[in-house]
Amino acid sequence: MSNISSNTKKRLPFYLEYLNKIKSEGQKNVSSGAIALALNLGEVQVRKDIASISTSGKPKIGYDVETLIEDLEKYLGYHDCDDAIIFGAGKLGTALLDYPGFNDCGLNIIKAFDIDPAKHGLSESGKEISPLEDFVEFNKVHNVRIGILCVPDGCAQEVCDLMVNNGIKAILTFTQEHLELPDDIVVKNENLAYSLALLSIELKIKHKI
Amino acid sequence: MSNISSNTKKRLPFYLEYLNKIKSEGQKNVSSGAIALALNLGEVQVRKDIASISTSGKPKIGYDVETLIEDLEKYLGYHDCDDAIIFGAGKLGTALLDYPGFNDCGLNIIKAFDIDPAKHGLSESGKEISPLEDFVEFNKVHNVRIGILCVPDGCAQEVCDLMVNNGIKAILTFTQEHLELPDDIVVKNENLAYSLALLSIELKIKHKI
DNA sequence: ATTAATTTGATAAAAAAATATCGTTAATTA
DNA sequence: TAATTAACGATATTTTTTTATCAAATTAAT
Repeated sequence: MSNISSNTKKRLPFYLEYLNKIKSEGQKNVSSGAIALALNLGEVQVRKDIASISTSGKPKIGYDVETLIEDLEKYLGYHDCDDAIIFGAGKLGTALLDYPGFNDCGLNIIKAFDIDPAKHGLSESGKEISPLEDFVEFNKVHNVRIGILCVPDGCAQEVCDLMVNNGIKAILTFTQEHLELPDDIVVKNENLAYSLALLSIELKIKHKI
Repeated sequence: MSNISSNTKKRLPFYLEYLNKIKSEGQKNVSSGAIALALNLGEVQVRKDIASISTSGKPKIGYDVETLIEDLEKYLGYHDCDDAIIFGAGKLGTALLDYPGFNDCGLNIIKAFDIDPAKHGLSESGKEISPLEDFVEFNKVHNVRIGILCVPDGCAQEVCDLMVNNGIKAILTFTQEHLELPDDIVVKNENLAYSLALLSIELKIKHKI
C-alpha cells in the first residue's frame, strides 16, 4: 500500500474523476486504453496504476467501472471521513471553510481559528470561527490531526508550531513562508503563486516565448 | 532551458523562498549542504538543480545568495510580469483576485469575469469583476494568455471552451470537472480537495493507520 | 467448435531521476 | 608557502518511473 509511487498517487484522483463521469453516463466497463486516451496518459501506465489498487480488470472486457470507483475511493480514503481544521479565516480560509467539495473526498472541515476578533463567529455556511487561543483546549478533546494553514506570511511558523505542539500531524499550507517542522509531520505546500508562476514558465517553453 | 526536469522546476521556488529568507537574515553565501539540510533534500540534488539555472557556485564559499536569487527569479519569470484573468468570482475567485502575493512572482491578476450580475462591480482591492460575455471583446484588445478557472463544477468545460477560443493558452483550474482541451493548452489542475485527500493518505501511511 | 479480435497482466527494456564518488578549486591555517 | 579543508562540478552508479513487448484469457464471430 505505501509502496505506490507518489506519481501514481497523484494520478489516482484523475482516474476516479473520469470514472465517475462515465459512470454517470451509464457506462459499465472501461478499458485502460480508453482511460489513457481521455486523460492523455500511456495505457500501460494506466494499467499499472490501476493494478496497484484494484483487481477488477478482465481481458476483452476491461475494468468494471463500479468496482474500480469503489477501490479508488477506498484507497483514497474517501469513505472513512477525516476531520480537518483551518487556521486563518481570511479570504482564502473562509473560502475553503465554506467549500462543499471536500466532503466528497472524505474530508470534513470542522471549523476555523483566527486571532482577529473581527473574524470570530459563524461563517456563511454556519461553521464556527473561534479565537486561536481556544485551539489548544479544543484539540485536547477532538484530536484533529489535519490542519490547513491560511494565515498571512509572517506568522505562519508561529501558528505551525502551535499546531504541531497540539496534535496536528498533517499540514496543508498556502503560505510562502519557509517552515521548519519535525520530520514526522506530513506537509504539503499548496503555494498558488508558485503554481501560477510555473504555469507561466510552461507556457513560455511550450510557445517559445 | 526547457530541458530542466519537471521535478527540478517544482523545487526551484522552494530554493528561492529559502534564499530570500536567509538573505533577509543577512547571509551572503550559502552551501548546497545547508540548503539541502533546510529543505530536506540531497545536497547533490541541490547542486544539480542549481547548476541548471545558475553558475554562481564557488568551492569553499558556496553560492552567492544575491546572484542565485537573481538567477532563480529570472528563470521563474518573476521579472517580466505576466497578466492573468480569473473566471468565476465566487469565494475562491475573489480571494485570488485580491491576494497580493501574486505580484511577487511576476503575475498580475488583472480582473475577473463572472456570469452572475450580483458579482459584477469592484472587488475589495478595487479590481473589476465584469460580465462573462465581455471577455471576448476584452481579450481581442488585451490578449491575456493565462486564465484561472474558479467556476463551480458543471460549467467548467463550457467556460474553458470560451477561454481557449479567445486566446487563453494556459489554465490553472480549481474545478473537479474533467476537462477536454486542445493539446497546445498548458493546464495545471489545482484540485484542493484532492490535495487534502492525498495529504490524509500520506498521514495514514506515515503513522500506520 | 474453432478462429479471430481485444484487452489484461506480467516481464523486459528504456528513459529519467536521484544518489554516490571523486577530482578540482579556493580559502584558511600552520 | 605548503598543507589542509570545505565545497563545487563532473562523471558514474543506482534506483525509480515510464514505455514497450508479448503471452494468456475471454468474448464474439464464423
